[in-house]
Amino acid sequence: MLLSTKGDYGVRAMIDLAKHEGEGPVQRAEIARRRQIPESYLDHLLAQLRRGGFIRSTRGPGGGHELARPADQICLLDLLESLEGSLAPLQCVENPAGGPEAICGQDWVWKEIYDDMRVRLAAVSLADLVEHERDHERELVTSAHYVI
Amino acid sequence: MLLSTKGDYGVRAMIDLAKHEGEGPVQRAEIARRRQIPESYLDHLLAQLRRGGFIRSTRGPGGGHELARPADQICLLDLLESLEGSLAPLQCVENPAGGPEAICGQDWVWKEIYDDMRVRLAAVSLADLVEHERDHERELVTSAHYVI
DNA sequence: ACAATGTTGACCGGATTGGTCGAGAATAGT
DNA sequence: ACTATTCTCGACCAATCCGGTCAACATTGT
Ligand code: FES
Ligand code: FES
Repeated sequence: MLLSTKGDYGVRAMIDLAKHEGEGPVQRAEIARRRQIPESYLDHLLAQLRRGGFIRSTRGPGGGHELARPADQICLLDLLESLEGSLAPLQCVENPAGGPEAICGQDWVWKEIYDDMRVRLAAVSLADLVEHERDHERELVTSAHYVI
Repeated sequence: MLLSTKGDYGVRAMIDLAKHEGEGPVQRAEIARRRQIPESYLDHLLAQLRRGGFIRSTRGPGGGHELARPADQICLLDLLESLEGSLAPLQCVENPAGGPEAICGQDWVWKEIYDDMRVRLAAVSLADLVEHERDHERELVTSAHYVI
């Protein structure tokens, strides 16, 4: 399992914020309910996202959280690396692993996979994810409509 | 970190065995020394590889471990999945995650990445890894030879 | 018989995961 | 000034996983 719930929950929360972009701050409780995340755990994720510069938060009545940048300027790669730390499948893919390289010769395979993965993740923005989700919802609705 | 040391060590050990294919059984102690794996830990990995049908082991003096199939018929995917369990980057990429899908819409991205990864891993055999290692060694030797 | 070697399972300390809880700080409304 | 609302921060916790050790035992060659 490359991603922990941190990454998964974090992205869920961001998608939720992106979906309500421009409607003012969204509250922790709302996000937690809609995306099925324990509210007190969500705290930590929001804190991390805030430190990462992805969201802005405002306190007091009517407060909440909102995207710090437009959804199409936030890519999945930045988001996940901020939440999870490095996504490298192995240690040595990032640290060139000083010692003699003859010990374990599989690094090149993983380097290729890793590079490809990062390119793909960098190409997906939060806006794309929202789009996909909306498509999926529409699909569900229409298929339900025409059944029978 | 998608792979733990189990996968890394396990592949190291297999490469070592592949490199000495046809020379009779290779001992635990030798593998451990050459590939820098704690000997008593290596035990567990060899047991797992044996259960997975990748190696045969013989006891007694002159005993040791050897490949159960030719090195070009063992692919990295089988090996790693046997050692590490599923390599899925997220839970829901394998279990279709019964519930309402609107909760977290990033699965399609990871599904793509995962499929691609598995194809790549399936295309690499143990023999390829040995080849790569030999190339690398030759390269080191010649570059050292022509320096200064 | 004995030495070499593999086989198995119990055990262990430390790190990480996935949270909970509570005290406090900022802000809007009255 | 007071209160209700909401975020903020850090302490704490239980469970699991990771990497590894160790001791007891089984098998085989000489
Ligand atoms: S040490 Fe880098 S792949 Fe094994
Ligand atoms: S639950 Fe599947 S990607 Fe989040």
